[in-house]
Amino acid sequence: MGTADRVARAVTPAHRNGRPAGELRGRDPERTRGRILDAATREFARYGLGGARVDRIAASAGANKRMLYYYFGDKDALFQEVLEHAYESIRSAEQELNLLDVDPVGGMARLIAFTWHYYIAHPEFLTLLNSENLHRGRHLRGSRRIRTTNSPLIATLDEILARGARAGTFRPGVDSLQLYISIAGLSYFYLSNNHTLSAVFGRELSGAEARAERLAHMTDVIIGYLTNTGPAPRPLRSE
Amino acid sequence: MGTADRVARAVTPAHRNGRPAGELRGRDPERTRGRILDAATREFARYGLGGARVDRIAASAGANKRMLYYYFGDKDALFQEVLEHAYESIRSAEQELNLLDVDPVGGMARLIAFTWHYYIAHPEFLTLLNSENLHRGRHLRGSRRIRTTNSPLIATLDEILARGARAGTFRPGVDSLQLYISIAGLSYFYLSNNHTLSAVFGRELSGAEARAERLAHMTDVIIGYLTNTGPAPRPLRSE
DNA sequence: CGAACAATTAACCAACTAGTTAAAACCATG
DNA sequence: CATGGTTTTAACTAGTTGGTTAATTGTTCG
Repeated sequence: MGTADRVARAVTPAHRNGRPAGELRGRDPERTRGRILDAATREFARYGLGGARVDRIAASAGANKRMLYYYFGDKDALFQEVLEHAYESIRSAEQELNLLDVDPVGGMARLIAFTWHYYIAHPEFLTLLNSENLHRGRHLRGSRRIRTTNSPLIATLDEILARGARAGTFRPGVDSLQLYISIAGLSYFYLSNNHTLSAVFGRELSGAEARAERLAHMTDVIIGYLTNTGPAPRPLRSE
Repeated sequence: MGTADRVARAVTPAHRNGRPAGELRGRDPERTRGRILDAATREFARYGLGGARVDRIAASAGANKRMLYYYFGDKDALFQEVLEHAYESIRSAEQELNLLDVDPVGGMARLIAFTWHYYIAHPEFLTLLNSENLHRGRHLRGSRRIRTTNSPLIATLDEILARGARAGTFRPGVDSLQLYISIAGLSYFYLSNNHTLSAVFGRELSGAEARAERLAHMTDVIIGYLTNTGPAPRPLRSE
């Protein structure tokens, strides 16, 4: 494979002006590039980075394989762009949550439900992250696009926690990043490991009813934890 | 690849009696098989099913590649055995937890800590499960060894929850499987997605201190949820 | 129009991959 | 020590893989 050039050539042709809207005959580099990125997303999500095949991506995109290298450099660089794009999508969706418009409990419930439904609507996000972690974050570490997309969600979460604590409904001293990881993990694990879980425990987990139950449970866990303002039942943090 | 024969030949040679303990020169089918299984576990855990290379497994096991096919059939069957073995290992470790020897809160904390430390000590378990889920549980579904290994942990968890509810320390009506998935998910997501999380949020998550923090947080979440016996703060299960 | 450049194509390739063949080495037993 | 099954080896193969070459087609603009 090799890290290779990673040229990518910053293609955003200046001639995007005078193109007739309906007329999509002939060449259209932007569309070609987009179709390859979409096809690559599907392929990487389904087979992982190691199992993905560039020939299949090209065929699925309806493009010549050479175009993949022309626009993206190599397989790894293509995967990196797919990843970056996936992150930008979820960040963009998070923007529209407006969690501070409602009370702390409501905001928290909304965040949980959003995370849950986003993962369901974008299963590729889960498997792409799994692939990237299998490769030890190699592609993300070399990406500046990711660092700049740094989630403002943590700051919002901080504010919700502060408001809730001030009002006395939430316990104080909660680490917002830990909480975010917990909220994400509750959804992520259930959905990402759906197959092994239902195989091992012999219970249907992907039906609408099971999913509604799961969302209710996760919400109970997080809200129940946050609103438990009494003293810890016992400090056995040993073991 | 193909599902192929899956012969495997049930090898447990009858001549394991008169072998001199120190003398391990020459042939030893049981050891060869074991070394291949170990090497395969490492390889699959590191590269995933798609990225794993049978030549590398054979080399790492110090065995001829042919032996891999001789003992296991093909790559998929080998992966299946690796998976089954991984499950049996964790089930076996769970057996020794004796969660019913302590009070409900202590038992719950012990389960959380066990899960956490087991995942840390056996990172291959996480990545193997990820691989299997990427392949939609294909290997587990065709395994009878897994179904018979069905975890008695859920039953134990049920008992702990019942005791806690009876004593008034735990809230009633908690689904033990949901809770187990939550406990596992809180650890799993943090550890499995360690690389992407720390890349995105720019925070060290794999150091000893960070890990201690995480365990404390997860314990707080679960115990805090269970011991919150008051009424739900608001029934906004809509959205 | 026609030169310069961008986008696209078909054919190609060397390395690699899972899996196989067939023979050889080993080992317990009679 | 011969026999017959088990374990191991080296060499091989057919198909696949990521990536490349070099020529061609379309597009822009002077």
